[in-house]
Amino acid sequence: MVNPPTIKDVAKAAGVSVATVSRVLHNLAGYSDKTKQKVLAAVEELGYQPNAIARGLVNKRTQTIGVLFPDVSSSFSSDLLRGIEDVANDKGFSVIVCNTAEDGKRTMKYLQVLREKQVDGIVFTSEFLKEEYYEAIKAMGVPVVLVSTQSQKHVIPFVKVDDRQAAYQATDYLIQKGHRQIAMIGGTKTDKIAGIPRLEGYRQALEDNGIGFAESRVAYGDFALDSGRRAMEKLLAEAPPFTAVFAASDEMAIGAMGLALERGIRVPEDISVIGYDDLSIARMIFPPLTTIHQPLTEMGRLASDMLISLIEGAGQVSSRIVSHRLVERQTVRNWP
Amino acid sequence: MVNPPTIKDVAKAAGVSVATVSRVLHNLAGYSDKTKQKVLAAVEELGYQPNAIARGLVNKRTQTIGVLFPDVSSSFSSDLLRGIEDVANDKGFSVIVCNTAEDGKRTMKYLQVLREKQVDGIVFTSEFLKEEYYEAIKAMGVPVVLVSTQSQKHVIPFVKVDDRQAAYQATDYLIQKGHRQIAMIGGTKTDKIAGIPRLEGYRQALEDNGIGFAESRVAYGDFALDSGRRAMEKLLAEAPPFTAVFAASDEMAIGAMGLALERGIRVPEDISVIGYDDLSIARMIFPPLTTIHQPLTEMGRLASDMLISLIEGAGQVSSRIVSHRLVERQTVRNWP
DNA sequence: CTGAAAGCGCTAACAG
DNA sequence: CTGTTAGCGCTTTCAG
Repeated sequence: MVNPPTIKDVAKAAGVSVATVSRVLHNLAGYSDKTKQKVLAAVEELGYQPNAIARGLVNKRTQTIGVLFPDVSSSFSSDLLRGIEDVANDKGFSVIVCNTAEDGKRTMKYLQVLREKQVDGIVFTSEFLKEEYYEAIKAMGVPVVLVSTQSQKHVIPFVKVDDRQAAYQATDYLIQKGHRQIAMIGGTKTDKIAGIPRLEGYRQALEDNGIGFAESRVAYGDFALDSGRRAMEKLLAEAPPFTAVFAASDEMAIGAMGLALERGIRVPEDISVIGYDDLSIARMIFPPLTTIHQPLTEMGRLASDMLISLIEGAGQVSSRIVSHRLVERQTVRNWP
Repeated sequence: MVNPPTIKDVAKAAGVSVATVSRVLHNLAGYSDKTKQKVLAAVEELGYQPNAIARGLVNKRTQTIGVLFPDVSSSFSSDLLRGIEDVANDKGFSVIVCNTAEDGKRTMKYLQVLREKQVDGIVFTSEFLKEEYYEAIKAMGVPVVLVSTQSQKHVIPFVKVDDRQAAYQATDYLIQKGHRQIAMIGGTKTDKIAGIPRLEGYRQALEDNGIGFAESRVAYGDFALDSGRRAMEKLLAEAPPFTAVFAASDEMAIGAMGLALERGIRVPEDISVIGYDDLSIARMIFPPLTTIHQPLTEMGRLASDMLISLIEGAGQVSSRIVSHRLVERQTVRNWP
C-alpha cells in the first residue's frame, strides 16, 4: 500500500514549489492563474488531501473541541451534544466526546488526553466544576464554557437556565391550579447546581403563596428513574397527604408516575405531576408529561458558539441564562 | 502567556538529550536509573505534557476514531456511543462524533474531515453504506466496522442482531400467547436493514403458524414516535380487527400505545403491543413495554473492540450477530 | 509571482 | 548508556 500523496508530491507533479501549492490551497495572493491551474490539476490527479495533523503542528490549532458529559448516553446529554456538534461542524470544528461517569479520576485523565491532543477548547457539562478540573483546564490555556452548571469561585462563561426560578414557576403553576398540598421529589440534596436551587424555588413559591413548607413532603432522589420511584414510594407511605408533586427531573417524574399507576393511583385524576427538563420522552409517555422545558439543543448550540468565539479570539463572551418555559401537557389538573 | 514546555525544554532542564527523555517517557531501555530520576524530576518541575499532534505526525497514528451516526441525539445512538466510547477510552483512543443527519453531502464532508484529521478507523452505524461512502473510506485506507447495518456488496465486518429472526420471535411470541389477529407497524418500506427483514420475520412467523398474512394489517412508519401514532390510527381505521400489534421500533410502539390510550383502548387489556429495540424508555413508560432487546451498549463495545483490533494489526475480525432477547414486561397479555 | 529554508514537537535510527 | 540527526507534512518568513 502506497502512502497518501503529500504537498510535496503535488508540488513535484505541478512543477512548482510547496510554498506555491500551499498558497493556492489557501487562496493567498501571489501566483499566476496559470500556476493555479497547474496546481489544482495536480491536486485533482493525485487525489491529494491535506494532513490536518501536520497543519495543526504548525498552526497550534487543531480545529477540535472536547466535550465532557457525566453520562453520554442520557437523553439530556445527547440533546446537548446534537446542538454542540451542529454548530461546531458548521464552523469547521470536530468534537471529541468524553464520558466522565462523574468520576474524578476519569475526568482528570480525559482532561489530560484533551490537552495532549491539543484541543482548542472545552465544554464542560452538568457537573460541578471541581477545583482540580479548573486548574487542569487553566493549565492547558484553552477556553472553556460551562453548560447547565456554573462556577461560583471563578468567572467562567456558562449557559444554563435559572433553576431556582424555573422551580418556582413549576410550583406556582401547581398552586394556581388550586393545589395546596404539594410534595417535591428533589435531586441530590447536596447538589449546588440542580439540587438546592430547585428545592429553594419550590420552597419560595410555597411561602409566597402562604403555604407552609414541610420537610416531610420532600423526598430526595438522584435525578434518575428508579430514584423517582423510590421517592414516590416514600412520599406515599410517610408524607402528609398531597395532591400534586413536583419532580426535579423528568426521569424522576416518570418513575413516580409509574409507581403511582401501579398502585392504582391515577395521574392526573388523583395526583398531578410536573417534571423538569422536557426530555423527548416527556411527550412519548401517556399521559404526556407537563414539565419545565429546557432548550437543550439550543443550549448546546449557544455553548458551541461561545466557545468558538473565544477560540477565535473574542476577548470574552457573556454567559447566558436561557429561558425555560412551562409546557402544559396532561399530568396536571385543576384541584379540586 | 508562555508556551507550554516541549521535550527540548525537559532535555535541557535535565541536562540530557531529547532522545533520552523520549526513552524514559516510553519506558524503553537504555539509560541509568539516575538519568531517569533527573528526567522525571524535570518533567514534574516543568509540568511537561507530550504533544500528541507532533507524535501523530511521526507515528502516523492519532489514537482517534471517528463514529458516524444518523442522529446522535437518538436514544439508540447514544446507547451505542456509550459502549464505543467506553472501550475506546480504555484502549487509549478518543472518539470524534459525527452526525450525518442521513444526508449524503454531510456524510461525505465528514468522511473528508476524518481523513484530514487522520483518524485511525471508523465506525459507521445504522445507515445503508452507500457506494460513495465505501469508496471514500477505502481511499483513506483505514479499517471500518459497521453497526446495525451491513453491506451486501462488500465484505466489511459488522455487528448487528438478526432482524429477521428477532421479528419472527416477537410475532411468534404473540401467537403463543393466543393471538391470531396480529397487525404490524413496519419501518420504512424500502429499508433493507431494518425495514424489510423485520417485515419478513413477521410474515414468516404468521405463515409457519398457519395464519394468513394480510397486507391490510400492516402500516408503515419511519421508526419515529409520530409515525407510530399515525400508523396505529390507520390500522384502527382501516385494518381488519386485531388483538395485538408488533411495532418495528420502540418509539413507534410507544406512539401507537399513546394513540390507543387516548382513544380509550387499553393496553394490554384490549390490544397487546410488542416493540423492538428496548430503548431505556421502554421500561420508563407505563405500562412498561414488552419488546425485543438489542444490547446496544454491548454492540458498541464490540464494534469498538473489533475496530481497534483491526487498527492494531489484526488481519481480520469476524462479524458478530449478537443475540437479541425478548423481554417480557406488561404490554402483552394472553388471548383470550 | 515564486522558491528555499527554517521550523512546529516528537520519534527512531545510527553513532559513539 | 547517551547524544546527534534526519525526517513526519505543512506554513511562513525572507530573498529573489
